[in-house]
Amino acid sequence: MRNLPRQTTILAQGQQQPLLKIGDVAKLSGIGIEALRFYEKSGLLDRPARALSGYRVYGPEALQRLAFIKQAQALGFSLDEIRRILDDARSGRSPCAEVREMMRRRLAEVDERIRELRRFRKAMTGTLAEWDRIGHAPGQICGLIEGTQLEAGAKLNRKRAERLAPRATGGRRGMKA
Amino acid sequence: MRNLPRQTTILAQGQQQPLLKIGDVAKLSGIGIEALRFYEKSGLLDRPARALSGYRVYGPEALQRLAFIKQAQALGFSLDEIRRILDDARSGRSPCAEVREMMRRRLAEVDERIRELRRFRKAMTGTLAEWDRIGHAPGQICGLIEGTQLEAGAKLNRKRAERLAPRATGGRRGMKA
DNA sequence: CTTGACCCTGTAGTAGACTACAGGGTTTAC
DNA sequence: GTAAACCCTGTAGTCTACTACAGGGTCAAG
Repeated sequence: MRNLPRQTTILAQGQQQPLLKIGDVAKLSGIGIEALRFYEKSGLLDRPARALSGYRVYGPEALQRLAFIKQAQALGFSLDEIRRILDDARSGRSPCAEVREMMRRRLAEVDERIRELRRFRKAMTGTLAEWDRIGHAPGQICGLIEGTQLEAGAKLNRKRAERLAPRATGGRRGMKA
Repeated sequence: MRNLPRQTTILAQGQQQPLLKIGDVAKLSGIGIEALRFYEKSGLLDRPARALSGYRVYGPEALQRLAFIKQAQALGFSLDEIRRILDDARSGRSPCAEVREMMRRRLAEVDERIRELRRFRKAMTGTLAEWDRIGHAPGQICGLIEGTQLEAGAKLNRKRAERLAPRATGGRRGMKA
């Protein structure tokens, strides 16, 4: 990836672990400094040791933790769920059973979501075909929309979709993955 | 539906249109008073006439407009897109071509989203099966998650999912549709 | 005439996962 | 020795589509 930084003034000397500053962790994990601090505040990341300067000093286990978080996120877990899993693990309980259960629920939700999108898709293609037939209808605003009759169940159900398509969150400024 | 209210102090008399107060519009359209004011602020609804009391006074065209908005929403358009459509219509241009184009894009997105969810589903079922095989692996936090290798493309793509699964928005207090 | 239903404006809060910025201090490379 | 690059805290903003509330005024019925 990139050579690790020279150590700076350290809190506890003697160990030979690679000690990382937040920017290093960001680069190595691909997560972004602000997000790391945010994770810490949210209880996803243990609060790290501090150098004399006040700088956060991370050991390699932080990278492991972050990998866990990213993996779990990719599996569809929310940060909140991940925090619960980590809390469980921290307090000795094995979260595995619960995780498995979450996963099953998540799967059912994905199935439902796919079904929903298929219904919606059908309504859309139907609508497009109809539009091609009627051409330019004499509606007030847009005859296309006004003249279209939705079949039952065509609406997207916005209530249950949350988890399965999280919002995009702006900033796409570089951040090597 | 329901008998319309007696008129109150009116701004312009003489017409025989049914003049509605915001609560009436809410009941008739099923949209909710606060949402109506929000639509007005957002430029989706023309700002209505006012009674001497300062109350909003709507004509029946407001209901038509709201029906349009609901219909367009059900077709998957965002309020922002709807506003653009309405602006087009207001300035004389027929938005139909553009609407048709939006619809096609939307359809392509839905297709992509379905594909994505199918991939994700596959990764999940694979993961669950794997978990059943390995039982309780000796991972640090949760062997299930840590030991799981995602296949390429298993991740949910959050960037493009926006439109297709808008967030739920709290309040589910009654509001007859 | 009072009570309660309705309406007004304006601001803040919601969810989720962050990002951005202000206003500082620290470290490092030249 | 100094400037750039990094780090700190804390707060606010992003996005969508609203909802909730405070602190008022207005109106209809009894």
